[in-house]
Amino acid sequence: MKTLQMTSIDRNILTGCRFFKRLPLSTAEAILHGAALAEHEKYDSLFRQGDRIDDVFLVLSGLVRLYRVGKDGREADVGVFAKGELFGEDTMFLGYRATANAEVAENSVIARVDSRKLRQLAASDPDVAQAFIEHLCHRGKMKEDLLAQDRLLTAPQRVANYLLSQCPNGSTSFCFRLPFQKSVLAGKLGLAPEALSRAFSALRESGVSVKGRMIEIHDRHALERF
Amino acid sequence: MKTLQMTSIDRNILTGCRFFKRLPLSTAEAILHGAALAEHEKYDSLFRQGDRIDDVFLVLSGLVRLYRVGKDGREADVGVFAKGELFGEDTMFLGYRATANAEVAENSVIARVDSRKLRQLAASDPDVAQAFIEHLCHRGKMKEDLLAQDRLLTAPQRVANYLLSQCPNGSTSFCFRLPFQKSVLAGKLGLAPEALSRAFSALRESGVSVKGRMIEIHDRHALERF
DNA sequence: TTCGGTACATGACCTCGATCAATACCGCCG
DNA sequence: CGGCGGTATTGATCGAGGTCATGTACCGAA
Repeated sequence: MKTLQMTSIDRNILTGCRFFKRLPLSTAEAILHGAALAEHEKYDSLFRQGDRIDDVFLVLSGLVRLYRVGKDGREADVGVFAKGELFGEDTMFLGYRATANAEVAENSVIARVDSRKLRQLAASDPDVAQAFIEHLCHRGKMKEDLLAQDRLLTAPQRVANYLLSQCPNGSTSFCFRLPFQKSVLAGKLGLAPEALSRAFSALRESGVSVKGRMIEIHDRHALERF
Repeated sequence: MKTLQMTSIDRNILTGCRFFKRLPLSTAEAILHGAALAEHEKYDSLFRQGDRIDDVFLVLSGLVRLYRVGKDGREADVGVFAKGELFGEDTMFLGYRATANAEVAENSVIARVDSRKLRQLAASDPDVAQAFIEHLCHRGKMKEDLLAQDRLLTAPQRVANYLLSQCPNGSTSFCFRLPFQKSVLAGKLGLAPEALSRAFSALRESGVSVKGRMIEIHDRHALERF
């Protein structure tokens, strides 16, 4: 881990992301002022379940995995965060204790903002409060989606879903590159890596080709039917 | 469905529940003023996924089940709300569209508050905004718990967990009455009713007796080990 | 009391996905 | 080029839990 100076590029990434976009630029700057930047490498641990956390985290590049572990040692991802996303925000209203472990899933640059400061801002500036509320509602919906997906969908259906979520809407046939390792995708979808592999093979006959990280979808409607 | 007048008892239930408790009484009254009260019976539908919703819902008595349905028609619960709980609040920041179906799971009295009014209050009164944020964080944690439970725990473990969550802490042996039908509990835990039955039998040898809705736990430590 | 309906329990079966082990693939460095 | 380490695939096996069918206990109504 190495600390860095924040560049104007970093600022642009942050002020362009969903949470900040609805705030006046000056407010965003105020929040970001004093943020600490650090470089982390794969498998670094940012915090563990139960740790005291006094910061909110922002991903500038790379990927972070949030997960819990069962008594038997198995891990279950409860969130995966990429560039421009924010995590650790629940803890600032839950006694500043982490509800999960955070691990860097590929070399990343991560900013942290003092959560007390942010909380004070939310209390004094209605815009910030509003942005927070919308952010949390959005999060809530995503978690609901995840839960429903877990309870209703088979492995190939989850994968089909994910692929469709990456599809620029309108196009019936498209091609893209997975933004991370397949093992990470597997975790995100609540599957073992092997199950993900098999799901991809099952989708082959519905017009999905996989070569390394490159994915080609020939007929999005076939996927929707799945 | 039958509309009712709000009694002072109702007011007490509401102002005593978690969301309102951190607000000054006058603020709570302001929110509740103009709320519509109605009686619903089992299996009534309050709204369906995709419906436009202009209210936030409060359970005064009874039980409401929030669920999604898959293409195959199977249902998956994403939330179960009892007396004093609030639901439908995400939608007011998500284009006023419901993300799930709501069904009354046993005869209930339910209040609805105009969500625009509530939203305005949140924008103008920092206390309300704060209460909302805390509420949403709490919700977020609960959903995270659910997801992790789904991914890490077997059926008997989930049931053991639930029983422990009902246990007055400190006591090693206790007894209580299920607050709803077993089929509802099954849905809440993401299980088929049969699986819940089997889980209870499996727990019998760890000192859990079940007679109708009455549950007796003889040794909470045995459950924790499970 | 008997009837009928509803919740719940139990058994038999089968599907899905986890797990373990072996192999194939790919980038990397000598 | 060949060997190596991490990643992905494939096969075989197994167990958890869903589904369906049947049986039982319970409760209210007649």
